Amino acid sequence: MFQIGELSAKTGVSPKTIRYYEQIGLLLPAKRGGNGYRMYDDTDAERLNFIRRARALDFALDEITEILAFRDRGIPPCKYVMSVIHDRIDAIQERIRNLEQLSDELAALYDAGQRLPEDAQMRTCVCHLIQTETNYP
Amino acid sequence: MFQIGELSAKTGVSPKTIRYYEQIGLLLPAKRGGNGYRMYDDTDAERLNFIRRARALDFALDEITEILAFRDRGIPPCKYVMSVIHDRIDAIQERIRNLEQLSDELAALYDAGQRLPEDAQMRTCVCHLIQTETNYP
DNA sequence: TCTTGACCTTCCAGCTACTGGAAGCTGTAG
DNA sequence: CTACAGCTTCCAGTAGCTGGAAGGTCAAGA
Repeated sequence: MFQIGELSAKTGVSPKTIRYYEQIGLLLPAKRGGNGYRMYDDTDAERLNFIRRARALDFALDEITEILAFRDRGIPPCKYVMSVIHDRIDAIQERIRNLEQLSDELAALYDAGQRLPEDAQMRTCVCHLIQTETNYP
Repeated sequence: MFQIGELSAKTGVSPKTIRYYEQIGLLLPAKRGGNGYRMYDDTDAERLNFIRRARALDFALDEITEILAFRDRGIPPCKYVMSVIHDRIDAIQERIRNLEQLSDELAALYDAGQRLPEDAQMRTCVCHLIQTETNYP
């Protein structure tokens, strides 16, 4: 049994965040020592590591909550997890496409600004470039 | 002069958001008609379009506020905008790299789940795959 | 004239996933 | 005895909106 700081060290999740997870019900209320301190064991560390890895995979906390609920009841949530993974991949791909377009547009803007001579930069102003009407989705 | 709904239609920014922008000082307080309704003109539409395009370029609202403050004072904020653009491009590139890694990891997870036969899926559970220790940054 | 419905107003609350800070208790080392 | 790290709770804030309640305004139609 160890305290929240050690759990934090084992999992790389801050104590603040651990308490927050408990507060929102993602973690079950921790056992308390005689001094009122939260006490954890390896099971807790494993559960929190699961959460951390799922978070690193960009799962939302409520998705993780649902997955853990399945897991707690001993039901393998394969289909559910698979569909969540699928949705997430799609969402990430779209986000990447948007960001790439965005990056291109910003780079074009930046290049346009760079190509101006110093004094013209002061007059022409990149704001002007932003002001030109373009269709952003 | 037109109402908030028309400004919304002209710019593609929702009335809610327009009021919010006014509330946080991104838009100056609108003139009011005799009925208390906000009244706008083309200048307002242009300013809001500027904001919308800057937002589409992923500028933060406080960055836009600063840029507009320069613009309002007639000072072309070229250097400032250029540095903001530069920072933003960097940030976007890094975000894209992270998302691509994430996408790859999820795809691997998904493929692993797909390769299981139907009944094994029910037993082996993709959760197990998430549980395997890997180093996510 | 009355009613309907689409506008508009304000204010309050909530979303995600935390994070910061205050005020105070506990435990250990010097 | 005192310092200091670590723990507790609670309150509030972050970004950028969005939803909803409760109510005022206005034009068109029966």
